[in-house]
Amino acid sequence: MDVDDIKNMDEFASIVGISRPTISKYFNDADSVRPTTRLKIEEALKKYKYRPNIYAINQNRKLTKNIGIIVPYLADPFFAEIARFLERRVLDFGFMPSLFSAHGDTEIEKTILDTLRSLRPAGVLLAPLGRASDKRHIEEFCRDVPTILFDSNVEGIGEAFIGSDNFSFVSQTVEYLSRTGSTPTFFEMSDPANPNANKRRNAYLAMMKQLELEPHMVQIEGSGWEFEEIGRAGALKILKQNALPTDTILCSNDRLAIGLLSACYELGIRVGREKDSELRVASHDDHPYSKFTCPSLTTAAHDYESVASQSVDTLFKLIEAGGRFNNREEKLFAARLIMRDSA
Amino acid sequence: MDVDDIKNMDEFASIVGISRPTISKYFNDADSVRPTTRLKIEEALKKYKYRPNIYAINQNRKLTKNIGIIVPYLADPFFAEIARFLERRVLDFGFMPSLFSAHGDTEIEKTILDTLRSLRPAGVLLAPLGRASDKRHIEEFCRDVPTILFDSNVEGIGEAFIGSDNFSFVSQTVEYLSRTGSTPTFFEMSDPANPNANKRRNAYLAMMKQLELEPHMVQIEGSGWEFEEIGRAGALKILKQNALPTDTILCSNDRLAIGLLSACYELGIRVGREKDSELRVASHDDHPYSKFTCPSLTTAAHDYESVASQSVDTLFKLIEAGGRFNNREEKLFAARLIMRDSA
DNA sequence: AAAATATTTTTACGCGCGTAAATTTTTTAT
DNA sequence: ATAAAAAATTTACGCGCGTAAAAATATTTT
Repeated sequence: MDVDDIKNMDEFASIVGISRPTISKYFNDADSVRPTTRLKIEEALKKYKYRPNIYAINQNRKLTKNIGIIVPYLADPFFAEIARFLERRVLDFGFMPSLFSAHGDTEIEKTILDTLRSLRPAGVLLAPLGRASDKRHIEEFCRDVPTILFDSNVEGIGEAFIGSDNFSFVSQTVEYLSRTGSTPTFFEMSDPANPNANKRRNAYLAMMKQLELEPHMVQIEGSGWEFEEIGRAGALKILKQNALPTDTILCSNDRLAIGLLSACYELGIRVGREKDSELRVASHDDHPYSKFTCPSLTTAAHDYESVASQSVDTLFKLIEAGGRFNNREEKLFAARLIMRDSA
Repeated sequence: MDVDDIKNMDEFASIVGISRPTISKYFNDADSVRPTTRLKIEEALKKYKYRPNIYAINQNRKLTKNIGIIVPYLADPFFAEIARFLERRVLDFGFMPSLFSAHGDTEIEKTILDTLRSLRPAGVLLAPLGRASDKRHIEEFCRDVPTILFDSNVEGIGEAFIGSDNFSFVSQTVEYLSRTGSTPTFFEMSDPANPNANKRRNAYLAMMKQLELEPHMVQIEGSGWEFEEIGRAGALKILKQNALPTDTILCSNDRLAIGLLSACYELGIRVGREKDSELRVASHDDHPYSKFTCPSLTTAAHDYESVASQSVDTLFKLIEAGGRFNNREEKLFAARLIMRDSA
């Protein structure tokens, strides 16, 4: 008899010599059957390699074992990294992660939500596009599917939000920069799509006030998700017209900083904390590439591991609670200052 | 009556006033029903938002409308970028892409294949890990599922391979570098996991022979997928001991080059094609970040769009052909030299 | 208008598994 | 050993849809 020719659970059951309902029980929870039965099943499993049909399983379950993960832009290594942690943790819980990227596009984000809804996932981890998101659409989705927001918050939407404490990020960089040199000028996009950007701006202003320093902002043009290019173009413009108020720049995020540093290099501006440097640059995120910029980038690091773990753990708590929390939780993780050569 | 309360196709059919088999036909191919019927269905669809249950659909189809996409390492923006193109094109065909990353891990790659098999996809686009792949496992998978390999080839496995022509990449960079300056030294990992790396090494040697130049190789230690870090560490070591045979470096890939350039910067080595430069650096891939290195990286670019389109088109040709080609096709795309400041 | 063709309807079965209820068997406690 | 509890089995139904065959209806052609 062919070892891989088992069509369904009935056949497998009769081969093992155990009833189908018991086999079914085993696949739903291996510990719910007697150890001896479990052993028999697992022995047969090694021999015959039978797996239940996913589609038939999910048709008869109100809740599947799928967990949706949606990020706004997967080509950003920051999100690729977060997604990696999330996937692993979801698998640890015995669930099946499905990863989607909105590719920075509102319509794609909506399509993903619709697709995901029809997948009837047990829960969803959503990092929304931010301002570009269709809030009503997301809200409606959240009514049907237990959803945790992460990375970027949309007030009141989703049962919880797990992210980074932007004030912690900015306060540390501002404090460090102002203590060790001239006042930092905040460098950002004039019209950022991401809510974290706004929070960082506010944090900068608040922190400067607290330190009794005069805030300076440089706001550059640009839209979309090609932050490096935007940062580079904006920096070239500003630097060429010598419009920098101070000789210390604090970028809203690392991707802008990567672009800015490439502009500095091109213009021959020496960046760093050496005596002969003309400019200091720091930033936020600890982007996977920030270690390899020239010079390497001083930045405030996310706690990737904690954000990911907490997100997944909270989601499963939510699922166990039946999909609703009494209060919308918000958990923010502090940043860790990473001192490198740029400031 | 509640607008979103349609449980199944039967209910929807009776609401529209059309029989269920016709509705079913419509969802399988909207053009297979009379235009007037189609209109009626689509009007009702707008009003009631009914969608067929995916699991029930797929249970009764030998072939689903899923297309699996597997990349070896999604945190590498090169793969994120390719995946983006692939996803879009799969959607254009009316199929549902499912993206997976092996995260550089053999076991994960195997697990993904097993998972994918049980998803009964219409086809799979696979960029294997390379040497770390379990070839037997992949081969077995390919027997059951129509699979196209892309980016990195495994001889004889999969019904076709779509990738880049490594000789085209290396010949262009070598020709350019040797014509405009000193002989290029090839910089690579001593024991690369990716088959493209080996092909590039051979292409370098072949090309040097053709040009009647003496080849020079620098092979650095390291394993895994953190190429930037490996490139950086290797470069620091080589540069510190002044072990470079020539003052022109050709990196096997951009990620190594990113690491190497950061090492050069740290050591104060001026890279570029200016008169006062000490070193020229070029590479291959046109990695999304190669535009932002310091200096910007001269490299040979993949035709992302073509590789992606061709991969997906070939897959659907394969699916239509019933999952088997008579001859294993191999299609390679030429590179485009991107001249930037590093060489 | 009649015939030929295309489309839809009716009827009916099957897919593979979840799951509930009642019964039987096995294990654990007394 | 007997009673009580736990686990497994038997039986049976349902999930939502694909799909085949035959009959009915609509559309196009002559």
